[in-house]
Amino acid sequence: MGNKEIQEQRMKGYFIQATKEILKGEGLRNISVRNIAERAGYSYATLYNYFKDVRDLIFECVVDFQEECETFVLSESAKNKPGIEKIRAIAKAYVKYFIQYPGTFELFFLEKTNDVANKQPTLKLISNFLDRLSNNDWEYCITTKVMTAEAAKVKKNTLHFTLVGMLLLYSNRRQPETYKEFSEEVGNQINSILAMK
Amino acid sequence: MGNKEIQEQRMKGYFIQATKEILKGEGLRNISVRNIAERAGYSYATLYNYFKDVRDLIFECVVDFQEECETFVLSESAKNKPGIEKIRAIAKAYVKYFIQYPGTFELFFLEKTNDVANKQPTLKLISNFLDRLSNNDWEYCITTKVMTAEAAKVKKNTLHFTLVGMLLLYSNRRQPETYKEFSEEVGNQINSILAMK
DNA sequence: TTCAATATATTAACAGTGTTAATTTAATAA
DNA sequence: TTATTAAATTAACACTGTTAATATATTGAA
Repeated sequence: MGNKEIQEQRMKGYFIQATKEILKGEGLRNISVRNIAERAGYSYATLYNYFKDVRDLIFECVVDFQEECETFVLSESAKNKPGIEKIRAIAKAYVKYFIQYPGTFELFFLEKTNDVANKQPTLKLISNFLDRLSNNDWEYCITTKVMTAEAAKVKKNTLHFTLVGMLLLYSNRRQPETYKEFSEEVGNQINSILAMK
Repeated sequence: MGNKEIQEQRMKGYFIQATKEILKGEGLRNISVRNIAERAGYSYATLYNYFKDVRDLIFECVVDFQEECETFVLSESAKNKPGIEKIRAIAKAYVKYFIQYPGTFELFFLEKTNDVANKQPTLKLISNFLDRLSNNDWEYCITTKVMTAEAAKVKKNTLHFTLVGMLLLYSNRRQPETYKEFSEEVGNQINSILAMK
């Protein structure tokens, strides 16, 4: 990587860092090109020398947040037994991360993409994220005959869709009204999905 | 209702009608105060004589769309036997409606609310909508001993969260990529949730 | 009917948004 | 040191939602 590439990556990094800070703090609503640039220490137009548009920049944060989330999930589920128990812990930690940083949930699931074709790899990354986190333990369940491969496949999807649906309804529609209720319902849903015949 | 109230309701109706048309057509992205007002045949500032802000106006469309959706769901599930079979048909029609009019999905689940307190009744309306549509048949399942009241409660929620999650991932994240795949997965999920022990 | 008071609708303006073109500043090569 | 290229900045455009000031109807009283 030549000097030019190094410098370019550094510049991109400044903007990405600023964007991440705003997303974690104020969230997606209060983000703006001028906002990001000010925090990065550059003029707003400079941003366009390094990113096609602001959505491009915003979506480049996905990878970083996924790494952070993965670290969190791994540490939260480390002491759990492989299989069902670990899947349960992973699912809970997954939800916990997005609740802790609502801006990341908005980024992962709510932020609109102008040209979906260009962002397809990132969208796939998002969709497969929970799979990636829990795949080992689903495989474990299959090999230990706790469930069939078919059952695992369906349950894995049900779990994913349910968690995303709950997160959406809670963070965007205040349903249920309190975090306590939400947290309990998350537990109930995880349990009953994993207990599915 | 005096003349003044009648006239005021008529004016509100013009703006609501225009908003509904845009939501159904171009969707939430391309909606704007000037856009709505032009279609309603008034200046953009006139809108503020009848609505606190544009979000207020937009959320007033929820009730109308729910009625439309309810009519659609009832007709699509009319010839199904009460209980499990009807719940299945209701769930499929519910999804079908939001797929047919993506703008309504955005309105129901994605549109942000500035002051959540003021919109709480509408948010409740949205969250309880599928419940309202299917409650009779869940009750039927309980009285005919197909499942316990406890099981029904959990399944009802699982179904709701799963459908909302799938709709979100498909319409906002193109996951899965084709409608065919999506539609099949919806069927699979409904079946396996209803078959849960 | 005519005039004043009120209600309603419109235009102008403000502060914000993303983005691009023109311009200035900095870095590089001769 | 100067000419050329690269990078960063300012100015501008076309939007957005919202409010204040203005113009236009509508109403009530003389």
